[in-house]
Amino acid sequence: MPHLYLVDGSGYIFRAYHRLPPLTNKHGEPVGAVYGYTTMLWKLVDELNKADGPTHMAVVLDKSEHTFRNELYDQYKAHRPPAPEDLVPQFPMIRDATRAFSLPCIEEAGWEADDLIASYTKAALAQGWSVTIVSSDKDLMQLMTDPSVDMLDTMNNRRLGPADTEEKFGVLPEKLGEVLALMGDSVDNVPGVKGIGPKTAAKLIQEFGTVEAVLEAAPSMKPSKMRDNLIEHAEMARLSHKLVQLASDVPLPEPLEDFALQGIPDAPLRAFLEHHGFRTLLNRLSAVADAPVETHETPGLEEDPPCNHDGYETVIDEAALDQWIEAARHQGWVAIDTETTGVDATRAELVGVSMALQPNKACYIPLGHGGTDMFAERPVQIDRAVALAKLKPLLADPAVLKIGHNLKYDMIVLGRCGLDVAPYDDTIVMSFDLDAGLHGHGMDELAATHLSHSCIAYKDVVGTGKSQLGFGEVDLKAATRYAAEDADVTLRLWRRFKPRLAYEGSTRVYEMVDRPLVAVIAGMEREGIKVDAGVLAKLSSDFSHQIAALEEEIHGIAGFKFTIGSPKQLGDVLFDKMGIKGGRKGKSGVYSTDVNELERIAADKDSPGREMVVKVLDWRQLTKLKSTYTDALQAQINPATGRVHTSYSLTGAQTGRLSSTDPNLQNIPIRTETGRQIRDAFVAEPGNVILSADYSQIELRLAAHIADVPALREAFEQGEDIHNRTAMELFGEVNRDTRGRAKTINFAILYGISRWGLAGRLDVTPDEAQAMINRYFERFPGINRYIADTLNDAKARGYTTTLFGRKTHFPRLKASNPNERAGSERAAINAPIQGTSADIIKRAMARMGPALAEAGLHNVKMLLQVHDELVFELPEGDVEAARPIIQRVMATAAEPAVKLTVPLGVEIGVGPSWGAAH
DNA sequence: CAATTCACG
DNA sequence: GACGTACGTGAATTGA
Repeated sequence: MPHLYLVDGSGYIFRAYHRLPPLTNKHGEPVGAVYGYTTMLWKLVDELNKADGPTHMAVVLDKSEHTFRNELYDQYKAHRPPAPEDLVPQFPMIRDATRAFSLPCIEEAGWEADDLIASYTKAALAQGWSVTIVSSDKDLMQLMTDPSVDMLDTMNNRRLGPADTEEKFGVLPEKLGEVLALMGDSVDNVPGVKGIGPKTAAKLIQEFGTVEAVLEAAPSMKPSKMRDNLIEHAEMARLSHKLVQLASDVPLPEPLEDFALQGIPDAPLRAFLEHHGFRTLLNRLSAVADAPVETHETPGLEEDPPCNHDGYETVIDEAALDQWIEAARHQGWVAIDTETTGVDATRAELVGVSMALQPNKACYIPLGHGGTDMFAERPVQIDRAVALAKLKPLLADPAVLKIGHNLKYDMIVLGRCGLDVAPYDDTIVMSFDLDAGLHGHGMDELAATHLSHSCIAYKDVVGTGKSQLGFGEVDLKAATRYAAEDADVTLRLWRRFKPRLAYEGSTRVYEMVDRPLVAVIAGMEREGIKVDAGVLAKLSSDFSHQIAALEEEIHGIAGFKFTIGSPKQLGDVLFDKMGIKGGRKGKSGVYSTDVNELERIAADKDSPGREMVVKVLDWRQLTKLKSTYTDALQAQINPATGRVHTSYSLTGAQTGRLSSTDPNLQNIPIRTETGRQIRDAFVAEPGNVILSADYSQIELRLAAHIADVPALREAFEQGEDIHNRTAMELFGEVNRDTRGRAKTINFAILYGISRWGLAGRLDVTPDEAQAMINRYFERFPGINRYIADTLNDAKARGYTTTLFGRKTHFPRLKASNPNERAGSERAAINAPIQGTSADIIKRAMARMGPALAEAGLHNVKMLLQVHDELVFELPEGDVEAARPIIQRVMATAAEPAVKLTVPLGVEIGVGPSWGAAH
């Protein structure tokens, strides 16, 4: 029976455009999307040779913007920005590409490609054909109601069936339209029902069957926000239902029979590929002459073969390991990955190592499978100590580059086994330096984005829940497929990123700031910081008593018990039961009870709630300190080291800052006396002390330099108090009030000011706030110029840069939603300053170890980084020698790459604990 | 899992 | 004229 392939061309054009770099051909025409689209068609050619491959094929495109859906709903697809200007000229080229493959191209005014696909599918089924829809569009999944229809997602090399619909949306294709109608679609601006997303929509449809039935049942549901939304937005749901429905009776522009595949003639395809200089594809077309073709393609874009999981080798004898090691030495680079028993690198045990040398040339070396129980059945593997001894010189070989994805983790695990890793590249950091702000940097996401490959899911290897296995319990075949794939994918990513770094101007920040930091951070995490559990336990117990007493008093005032920790219940008590005025409800209908609100009540001498609110504020502080710090930190102490080992993310903050998790040691309390006591639990070993060094006002100093503000620069040069100086400039006199206001305004400037935001903070009217902003701009010329230039640049290029060339992308700067856009604008104003500060302290960190070592100070350990502060532990006797070195390294960290016009101030404190060092 | 709150720079 | 109103984070809790 004939098999019809219908290609959703329009869907692919956009996806290809967004995932490929902006390539141009030798004629200077943008061709990124065309290239992606062409390779997609190429992949389909492989299908021709399959037993149940296509006998008929056509590409379907959108023709016009206006369809019957716009008649139904004038907002349909209304939020779509116009196509990017370098994509527009590619639309006609995509038709050329289709013709080059001698494929029919179907488009019809007034109909979307989806409708044409639905109609052709119906017609083909009526004749008993089978149909494959080449797309990953969720709307088209509705068509898989017939067993003769399936989908092929060439971007991810996946075949999709009804089961995928069920997995993704909780219902079979028959009911998909109902679910889509309820959840809506922000991309097409299908409204759906407010507050209902895929999960809720699936649940409702599973229960009631149809949108209509759900809407009918709504009034009898138990009261909830969802019920209200269903009733309120019933019409929108009905409308959405019509919008997502595919029209399957469109008159067919060409008869099905005309789609019969005739083979693909060589000549037109060759001409097309030559015109654009798609050399890789041209080479594949014929093994004959490959005349050099000039292109501006990013180098390294050649398509890799798909991952062949069954081709990976499990290395279980020494001779094989020797061969891999020798091959890596000979080649000069190798991608590596470690498998372990857990996610915490400072506790997990090594289970195996994988290596990749070329795409599909990868292996897995099991080292700890079957556990350590000597009586248990263990699969055959190389003796762990022997294998590590063989790997050690390779990992330390200065002539062999080790490539990892989040190599910091592997460095810690391997370091605990006595193995150093150098030199190295890290693809997670490369991705961050190239694409911060555009997407995440996890391997699975990058593989999908850059390699059109979906990685084996870790969960599929080890299972989930109670039956989840440790990686060491996974059988070697499955372990090899998973582990070697990770190394393979890492290698493939590296081959793409390495040339991009240079091509896109990010080599500097990668080499001078981020890459050297990986090993430094690994060392800090492994070191950890000593925490005195006794101090924390004492605080926990003190807090418990105070919390219990406050609880009783608060319930006493209310006259009944309630959950103080529930903002909902607290709001009801304060604003409804006690009748306090001025409660503000947020969009979820709950009164806000945050600290601003409670302090407002506390400040009102006539409010009946003052007494309670003051106690609630105390209660809040104490419960926060207890649960987040004094209790949690005790549990985080590693029993093996007696220390707490945080994990820093190098890619967590868009601006280039680090972030800290498990536990977060960058938000240990300091602002209140009660909270500050927690810092006393961070202590030095006997004979040692804690030294804390922090940059003073680094962001304001950088703003003075970057925006070139003479008055601010002078103030810093003279060592003046910067907030006093600002107060003088703005208000003509310095007192506590004006200094406080000046400080607020200084920070507001760094964050991208709005008159309303400033008005709220200073408790003045927006007009008064605007007057202060105007005066600030007047007194500090340069600031408004900086803001305008930064925004112009960011809008034109899509990203901001720091003094060290770090890019942060802001795709939402072009959002049609004004709030979203304004938020991105403020972030873009802040990013160069916050990011430069991050660059500088990172450089200081990378230089700190060598500088101290040069002075013979080998026992000074850098333990923590808190954005503008570094915390060290060192022998008491080394303090006087270390102090000037730390001071100098931090103060000169920008040099020589960047010469600042303001000095960087560094303040140092020393004491037996972190608390005492401040 | 979302919303709220709050700890830090 | 409405919207929400300072940038960047991570963690705990409640409640659906």
